[in-house]
Amino acid sequence: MKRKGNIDSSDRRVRYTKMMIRQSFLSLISERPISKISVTDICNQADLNRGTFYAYYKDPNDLYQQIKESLLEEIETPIESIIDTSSLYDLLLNVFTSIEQNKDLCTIVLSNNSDQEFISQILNLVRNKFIGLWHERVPMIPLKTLNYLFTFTANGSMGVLKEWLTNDVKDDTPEMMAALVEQMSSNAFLSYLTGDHNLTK
Amino acid sequence: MKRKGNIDSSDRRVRYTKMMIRQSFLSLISERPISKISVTDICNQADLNRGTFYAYYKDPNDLYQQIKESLLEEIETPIESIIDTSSLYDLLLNVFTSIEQNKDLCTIVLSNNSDQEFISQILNLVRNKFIGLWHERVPMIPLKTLNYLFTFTANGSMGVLKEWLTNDVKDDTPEMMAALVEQMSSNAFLSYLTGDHNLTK
DNA sequence: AACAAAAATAAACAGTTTGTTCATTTCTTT
DNA sequence: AAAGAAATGAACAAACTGTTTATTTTTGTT
Repeated sequence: MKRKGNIDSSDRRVRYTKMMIRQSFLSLISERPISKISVTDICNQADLNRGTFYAYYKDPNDLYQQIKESLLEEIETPIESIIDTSSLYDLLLNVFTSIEQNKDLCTIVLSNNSDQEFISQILNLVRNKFIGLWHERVPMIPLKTLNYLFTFTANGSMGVLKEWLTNDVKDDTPEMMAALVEQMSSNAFLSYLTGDHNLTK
Repeated sequence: MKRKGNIDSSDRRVRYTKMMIRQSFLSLISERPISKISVTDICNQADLNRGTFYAYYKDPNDLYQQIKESLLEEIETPIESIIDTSSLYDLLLNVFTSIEQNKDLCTIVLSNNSDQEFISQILNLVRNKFIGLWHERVPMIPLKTLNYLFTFTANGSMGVLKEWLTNDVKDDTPEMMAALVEQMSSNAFLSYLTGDHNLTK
């Protein structure tokens, strides 16, 4: 179905259609893997003509990519501003609290079967910012080492976060988790703050 | 196609068929995601009748699960014996070296789109072993904290490993990578070795 | 070497899903 | 109120699915 009109979806119908498609898809993704979700499924649930789907998306995976993209854009600015104005602990506390408040959605997005690529994209949102900050404070550490340090602490933190989300949350408060992760991350840096540890000698 | 015979595949034909199916699947998985691999594809590439596939596997994903399972069984024993007899550095060096030697396969298995569930299974192979060792050395740290420490360092190490694999490997030798990861992991523990850090106060 | 058993094959089957097209209807903006 | 854009319903060939048959080939074992 060829679309001739403008792209900016100023039309109320377009917004409604896209909203219904996304809503239907998100409801389906919570009960089965993406590979088992057909265009037919999405359109049945959304009560839309199948041709309409193809007017906007190539296939369910294309839809999924676009949903992730808009999610990334949505969280980029707030996260960056937190980094600029707060401590690592405050950032972590903010993240753990937000996730606890949106546990249902986050469990799906960060679940065991979620794609690592998306998580990498989230981490890369803040990678350069962190490395820049660290480089100012400890310019003697090579950038390559800082990069691996970021990867290590970021992936470690994300792992703890997912485990916390999977297990029963109520025992460990966001405050305790933020403190723990902050401690482990800071420690990972520790020896680099004094000695001369070059990755490539 | 119903199979009436024995399960142990002492038959030469069964071994050949399964080998061809796995080989064909692994070749296809290196060029597209599993969701785009049909039973027809696998059987064309393996030059087998489609009905034969259904005699052994439910669908391509079932095949994938079985491949992962046998891979896990294969690496479990050697990894455990290394932990028992060597230092963390030696274990890491062993892993980085093995991965460098099987770069093609490992890039696929550990790629960005690989499922995190499989990686978690690998890490859980050694989780209890590590926590046991640590608990002997520093019994004052609560088991729950040790568990989060393992999750943090294991996921951090895995992240570094994947990044190393993705980037151009030749600059950083397995020795340098093992030393770096060993250092960061040890540091994460550091403060816990003296102070009284309880996750749940 | 011969035999019975098991495995693989080819061919066919109905049932889905996929993309795409078209004429028609409904809705939105101005 | 009219023009234009979007959504619909219906139809289409193509591909994949899972399963079943009858038939052929290969195997392990006497």
